[in-house]
Parts: sequence; C-alpha cells; structure tokens
Amino acid sequence: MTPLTLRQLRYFDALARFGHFGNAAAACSVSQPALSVQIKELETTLGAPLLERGARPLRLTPFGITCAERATQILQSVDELADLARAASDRLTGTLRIGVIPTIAPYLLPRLIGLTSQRHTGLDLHVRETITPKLLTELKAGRLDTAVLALPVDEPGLTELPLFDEAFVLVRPNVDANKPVPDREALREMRLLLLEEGHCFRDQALSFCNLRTALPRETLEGSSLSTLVQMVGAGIGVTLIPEMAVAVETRSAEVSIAQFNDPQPRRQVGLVWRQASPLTARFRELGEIVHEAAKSQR
Amino acid sequence: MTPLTLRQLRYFDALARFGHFGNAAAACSVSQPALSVQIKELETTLGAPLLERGARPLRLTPFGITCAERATQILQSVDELADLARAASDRLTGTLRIGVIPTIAPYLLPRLIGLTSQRHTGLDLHVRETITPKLLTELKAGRLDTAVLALPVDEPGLTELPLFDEAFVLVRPNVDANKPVPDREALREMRLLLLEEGHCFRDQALSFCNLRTALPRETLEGSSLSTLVQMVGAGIGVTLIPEMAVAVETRSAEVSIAQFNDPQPRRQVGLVWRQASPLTARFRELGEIVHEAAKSQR
DNA sequence: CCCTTCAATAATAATTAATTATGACTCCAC
DNA sequence: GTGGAGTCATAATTAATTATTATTGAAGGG
Repeated sequence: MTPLTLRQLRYFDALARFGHFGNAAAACSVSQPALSVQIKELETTLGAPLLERGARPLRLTPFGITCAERATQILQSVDELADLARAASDRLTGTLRIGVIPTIAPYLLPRLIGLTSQRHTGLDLHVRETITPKLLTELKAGRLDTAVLALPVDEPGLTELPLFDEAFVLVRPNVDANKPVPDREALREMRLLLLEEGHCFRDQALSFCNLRTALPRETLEGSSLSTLVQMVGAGIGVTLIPEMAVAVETRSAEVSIAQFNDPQPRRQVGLVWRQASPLTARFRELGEIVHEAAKSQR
Repeated sequence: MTPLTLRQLRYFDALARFGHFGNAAAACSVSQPALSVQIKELETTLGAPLLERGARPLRLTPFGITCAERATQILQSVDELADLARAASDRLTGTLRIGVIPTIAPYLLPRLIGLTSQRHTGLDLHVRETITPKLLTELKAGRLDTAVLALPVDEPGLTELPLFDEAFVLVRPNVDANKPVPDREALREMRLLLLEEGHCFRDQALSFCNLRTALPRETLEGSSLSTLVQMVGAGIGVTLIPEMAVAVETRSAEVSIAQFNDPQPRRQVGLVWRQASPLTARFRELGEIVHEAAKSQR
C-alpha cells in the first residue's frame, strides 16, 4: 500500500478550495492529469472516495469534506514548521506572504519594498492586495503570513500590532479651495464620493458623517482612491482620503486638500498575524519597517 | 526549492527517537544512506540544521528538538486521517438525509427508524417528507442523499433500486361492504376522493381509471390518505389507498376494504440516489432495511 | 596506533510523479 | 437530439525522485 504523501494533501486541499481540477492544478503549478492521479491515489490509500465522480459542479463526499478540513489543518502545521525554522534564524528571511488593503497598498508598497530589499536581502515579499474580510480569511487559512490594514479587526486567534494613526483629509475641487472647511453635518449635504462596498475606508468615512449607509442620491462609488480624486478634479463632488495618499493622489489632479477641524476623522493602521505563528518576533520587526515606510509618505 | 515531504518527517521522527541513523533506517525499512540523504534534504528545505554533525552520541539542535516534537504531532494527525477514512467507509454511519413521499412516510418511518436505531447505532437519519418532484430536485442538488418513492422516476443521473410492489385497495363505507367490487369502469361512476395535485399517488389512481384528469363534479381532494379515509367513513365517497396504509388507516374509521379484481392497480416502491454517490453500497444496504420495515406493515 | 563503528558520498537501479495526447462524459444551446 | 464546449480520466512516455550497494572519511576505545 502506497503511503500518504503531503503532495496528495496539498493537491486535495487545492481541489477542495477551487472545486475544479483544472484550476486546482494550475494553483499547484502542475498539469490537470497529475492532480487527478494524485487524488485518486489518495482515495485508494484512504480506502474511501473523497468526491462524487461525474457530478458537476464537483461535490465532495461527507468524508471528503472532513478530510479536506483535516488536510488543511495538517498543511498549516507543516507550514508552521517552516516558520519555526525561520524564527530560529536571527533575521527576516525566506518568503513572506503579506496582505495589504487597497487604501494603503499603493502608498506603502513602493517604499516598503525598497526598504526591505536594501536591508533584508534574502527576504522575498509576496504581496496580495484586497479588502479586509478577504485578507482575514486568507490569514486564518494560512495562505497569508501577515497583513497591513486598519485596526481594530477584533478576530479571535489573531494578534494586532498598532503602527500609527493617520487623519483623513477632505479633497474638493480647486474652485472651492477658499471656502470654509465643512463640518460633518455640512459634509452630509455635499455629494460625497466613496469606494464601493467592502472597503473599510468607505465605512470609516460614512461613520464620520454619522451615516450607516450611503445616501444613494448623493454618492457615487469608485473602485480606487485614485478614481475618486480624479472625479473630484472633474467637479463631480468631494471625497475623503487618508493622509498617506495625499502626495500621490494630488500630483495629477486639480484638487484642493483641507484638514478637518476637530473631531478629525482618523484611522489606525496596524499589522495583524496569527497568534500561534512562531514568527511573532519577526513580525514586530517588520512592523517597524512598515511604520518607517509609511512615515515618509506623510 | 524542494518541498517538505512526509517521508522526511517520518525519517526524522524515527531518527529523533532512535538517536541512530542505522537503527532509524531499519525501523523505516530503508537503508541508512536513504535516511541520511532525506535528513539532509529536510535541513536544506527548512534552512536550519537539525542535528550537530560529528557529535556522538547523536545530538539534536534546539531547533531540531522543537522540530521533532512538531513532526511527531503532524504524523499523528496524518494517521488520524487514515483512521477517519476507515470509520467512514466501514458501515452505514453518520448523517443520512432521506426523503419520503407522503403516501409512504407515515407507514414506513416508525418502523424504519426503529430498525435503524437498533442495528445502526451511529446512523443519524434526517427525514424530509414531500412530493416526488421536490424530492428529486433536492436529491439532484445534493441536499438529500436518497429518497423512498414510487418508481419509475426516470431522471438522468439518478439510480433507482426497486424494493417491492404493492396493490391499491378500495376503501368504501361499511354499508357497501357486501356489494360487488367495482371494476375500473364502475369506479368512474362513483364519487372518487383523491389527494390534491402533485401527489404521484393521485396520478396513479387516476391512470387506473383511465382518466387523465379528475372529473371535477365527482371528486373531492384531500391532503392526506388519512383525511380521505375519514371522509369515506362519513359516507362521502370512496377512495384508493396502498396496502401498507391499510393497517393504520382502518383502525379509526368505519370503512370496508376490498381487493380489486385483475387488473389490480399497483405501484412499485423503490429507493433513488445520485448515480455518482459513493454511498451506493450503503444505499443498497438501506434498501434492505426499508423493504423489511415496509413488509411488516402489509 | 589500529580497529571498530558510524555516517556521508558516489554510482547506479528502481520507483514515483510529471508531461502531452487523447478519450469519455456531461451540460447547454440550437 | 445533435453539435460543441468544458471537464475529468486514462494511456504512453519522459523526467524526477528516492532507493540500493559499495566505498570513503572521521571519531573513539583498546
């Protein structure tokens, strides 16, 4: 009887996540037959079918579901073993999979990558940019090592390290530059441009205005801060952006920036990782570097 | 970079336990160089030394000790996975979602649940009672594992297992007990009580009378066989019920039961499941039990 | 010292897993 | 139902990994 291999568990884990042989194989960087064969091997070894052949969309058997959960857990343990090894070395080396939310990534990453490549030769940063809930899912599943996002996230099993606070500033057309800065009530009467659903920055902006949801009449949604600022430049409305975005975003748009009077809207940016990760000390080190990279943008 | 393998962990686990390459290799049924090479591979992959070379007796590095513990734990999880598979495939256990049509459910289930709870401790039956089309939809969507209903269903992708045949009997008021049994033509002239639209039993009864739809003038619809029999008892008309319902339904009603002369109306009861389901063998086993449970009602 | 023991290395054989090519089956649209 | 796209399984072959045996180098004990 052939022994169980980690390779089989890796392929099966991918298959369970993608629900598709071809995509799972691509994710594992192998051909589809290679994955097919290994899955069948795994079924033979375990002596029980993992999925219903010939059913589409792909369906796992009850045992398959159990097995996939267990496989994921085993693979995570194995990854931690590798982390453990890295933690034993005294520097930040190897591959580090880091997630960053879209309202931070473009302003932080260029400088962050610059800093780490200077000081930490041997560190290979893999960056994933997406919204907070997805980052947290990936993090907990062990597909990311750490993430830079707005605190608090308040998830059990995750450690948060606050790095710095930053204010949100008002972006309005140049023609409005000399008008008085609106307070939160006045802001509610203006056409406020926001990021689309799912971005934490959107929620923070809304909460500053004491709104729970957007007022459909008065808002317009964009997929990046850059888009929003361009629209402001075209006179369509006003928007908020974090301080770290100011330098980049005002470079190519005819807009005026204004600080709010107290109470200023703010967000806290921090680093998050799995509490159980053996790389905790390395993450704190990384936090320093992220902080430094962000500082130069503000 | 070569990936971590379970084989490496197995060898290293043995090495840590025996403290001796030769003995560890023997325990793994491989030659000493084979183990040596794999251990070195593991060290390369992890990027840290696991043991102090050139020391005798063999000494693990601090990281090696941690690693050995973790390896043992991982190997244990993998073994558990194999156990899980055996438990899953050995007998009919776990949760089984079964659908039953309303003209079978009340007569089959009490005894079926009795039998399974006796013989298959560990089997958790989830029952859903509804009409055939809905059962088939649920089945194909994977929200049911199997269903007991009247055959044929003739759906692609589903397997049918005939279990038994049963006749329909005539239910009429006690005062009619000594009248001759009507044939199908005579039945058309009587006031025939039927289940409401959607029940396959209704269609089977109509088809016996050579009718495609009910004659509105002469029929009355009920939502359960029990209701129909009660109405017969009140002298409102006559109805048909399957044999398995006789014992239960005549207990509390003043009605008389009569067998039809040939050709008798009949239905075939069977079990249906997704062709692709790996539980086929278990379903056949379940079929036996359903058959037995039904037998005792007839 | 020499001898024994142990682990590493080298050359080669065996095994395992990959690739490409192809076939079968399902689902959908016409 | 017929044709086509999509999806997974299978087959033949090649590439890779892992094993074996034979041998060497290094350490410790008489």
